[in-house]
Amino acid sequence: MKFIDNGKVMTEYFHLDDLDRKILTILQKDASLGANTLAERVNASASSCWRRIRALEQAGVLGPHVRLVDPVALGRTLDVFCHVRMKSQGPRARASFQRAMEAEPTILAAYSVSGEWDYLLHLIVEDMQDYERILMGHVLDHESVAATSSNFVLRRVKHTTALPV
Amino acid sequence: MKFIDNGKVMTEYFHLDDLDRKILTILQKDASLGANTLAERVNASASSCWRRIRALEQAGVLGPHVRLVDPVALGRTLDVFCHVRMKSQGPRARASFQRAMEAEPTILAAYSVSGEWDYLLHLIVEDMQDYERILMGHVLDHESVAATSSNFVLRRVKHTTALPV
DNA sequence: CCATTATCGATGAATTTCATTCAAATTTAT
DNA sequence: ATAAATTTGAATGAAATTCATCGATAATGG
Repeated sequence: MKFIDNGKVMTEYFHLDDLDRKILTILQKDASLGANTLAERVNASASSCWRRIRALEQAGVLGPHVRLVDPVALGRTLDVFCHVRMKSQGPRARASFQRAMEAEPTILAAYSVSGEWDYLLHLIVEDMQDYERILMGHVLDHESVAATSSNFVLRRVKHTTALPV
Repeated sequence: MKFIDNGKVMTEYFHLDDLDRKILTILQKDASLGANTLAERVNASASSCWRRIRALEQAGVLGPHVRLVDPVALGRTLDVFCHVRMKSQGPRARASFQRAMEAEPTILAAYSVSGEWDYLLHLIVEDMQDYERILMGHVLDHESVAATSSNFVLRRVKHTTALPV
């Protein structure tokens, strides 16, 4: 939703009321609840909940339905953040690097960041040997990468997919 | 699943076969599919899929059902990584700091990390003013925090909750 | 090799969920 | 304050989900 005011593009975000917030708070933690259970938790009728959910989906606020997998149960016990500095920052180098990030499934997230490094990567790998393989084979090997610096997660203090609403 | 071998605790992870992997791959991206749709996508019967899902849940591999919310649709457009160094690393200081992280909902993740900083925080906030408020009020204000360094996300190159299986 | 065990796909019944309708209540605008 | 517009919640039927059961099939091991 956008409108122009004084030559500046203003963006008007979806207006959430109390019920929307309650619904989003719950669904971000547990989306297995049906409209009925949800309804009694938020003190509203099932049909109201259902309508709100649909409106939030159509507005693009409420996104995909996913299931989270426990990495530890699969033996992926090493959580790493890897800072990357590029040799060059031209559009071709960036695009090629970003494609390489996209292609490696152990790289869960990749951000272009401000500061002394160009990218920050988040990986969850099996062990150090696995990490070495990926770092050497998919990151350091890339033609535009100048240097990296890895920080290993000692403990996950907090980890949530739920945004404040 | 654990057993002892030569005095060392060995952990045996849940064995995933091809069907399990296909199911996990799909459900990590789209958990709204019913057992029937899922079944035809993985070339198995609905009852097989259903049984596999239940086994994966009981083994703790397949975790919660969540819905993702789009931060941009809510006006939360600033993504920040914040490195934190502590004055002291005693158990009381750590516990108190970790409780403070837990309590602030814009802090989506907090990791204790190796390297020159003690913690790495990931926040999604509305704007710089919002970030300043949280950084000053909830991080720098904490008695055990010595220093912080913030890196702002210029672009989310990749961002997924799906682990490789 | 054959016996044992585990897994498969199909079926079906009890239960839930989904998506709509409609009258009542609430909000908004004039 | 009143009329118009929107939102609400109970009810409803169709569709989907959950879960047990039953032969058939495939894998395992001695």
